[in-house]
Amino acid sequence: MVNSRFSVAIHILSLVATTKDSNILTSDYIAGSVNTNPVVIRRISSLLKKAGLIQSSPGVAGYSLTKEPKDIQLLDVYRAINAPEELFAIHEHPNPDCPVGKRIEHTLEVVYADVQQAMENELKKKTLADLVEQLFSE
Amino acid sequence: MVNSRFSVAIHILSLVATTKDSNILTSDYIAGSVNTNPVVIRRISSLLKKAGLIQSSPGVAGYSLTKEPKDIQLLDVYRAINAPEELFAIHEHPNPDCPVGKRIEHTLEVVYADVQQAMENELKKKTLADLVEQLFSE
DNA sequence: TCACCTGTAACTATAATGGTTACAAATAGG
DNA sequence: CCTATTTGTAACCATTATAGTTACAGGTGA
Repeated sequence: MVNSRFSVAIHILSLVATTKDSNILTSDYIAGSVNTNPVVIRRISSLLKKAGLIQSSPGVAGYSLTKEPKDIQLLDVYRAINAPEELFAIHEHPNPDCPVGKRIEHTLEVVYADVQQAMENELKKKTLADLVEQLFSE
Repeated sequence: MVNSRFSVAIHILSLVATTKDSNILTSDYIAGSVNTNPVVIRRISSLLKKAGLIQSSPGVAGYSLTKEPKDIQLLDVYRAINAPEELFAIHEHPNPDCPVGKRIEHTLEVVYADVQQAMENELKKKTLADLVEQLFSE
């Protein structure tokens, strides 16, 4: 299972996208909404900042978006949090003297690439704007 | 990242599908190809058996398929190993007094359902027969 | 009878995860 | 110019998942 950091990242971005007064969005405030420790928020915000999705300055309260919500795909968020990690793990060092063992790694890589691509295509279709809309339409 | 049990399960099934003499396929032999401990193989085989994909009997060496490789979708294998687990974790107990916190869980569930569906559709397209063919065509 | 096998429980080492404390450095406001 | 507040990180801890391992009950067939 993919860890909950991705979910927290989306939560943070949703708050930033829907809060006009950006300087009330301290890590403490956000932590109150997510229900976790402020450091967890700052840690994840740091990843979002490195990926160019949000802005912030030490000593200055709050975070703000660098792009329009419609220009932030969930895949951008996923990549910001999960770097270039593979979705499926492959067991290491299968037996090279076995016909199956010799080629299973490569075969699985090829198969998993397709599956991961399908997942990422879906994440590409959804933007932060879509998500925020959904958030307030139910 | 999804654990490597799924990969090992596919490795096991590939061996079973491509080995005529099923009684040489002891957990010890399979462990030699996967490069792990026989108990790990028996543990995963037990899940495949519960899912109705393979057959075996205590005291009798070997495992065999219960269906044709073309009738085993990788999604069947995925489900056998990962039960009904969700692909993405959602942080627990967001603040119900916050407009975002109140609805984020449900919104994420809906979004993730689409993404997981996309992934599972891809796993549905691929059969053990496809995989075995790919295994020996490169 | 006996060597060999599956099935499973139980324990262990390792790693990932999320929470926490602590603190440096920057800032804004009085 | 101070001071309270904030971001950004390092460091540490508890919990959990994972994979490996030992051990053994119970079945099987030669």
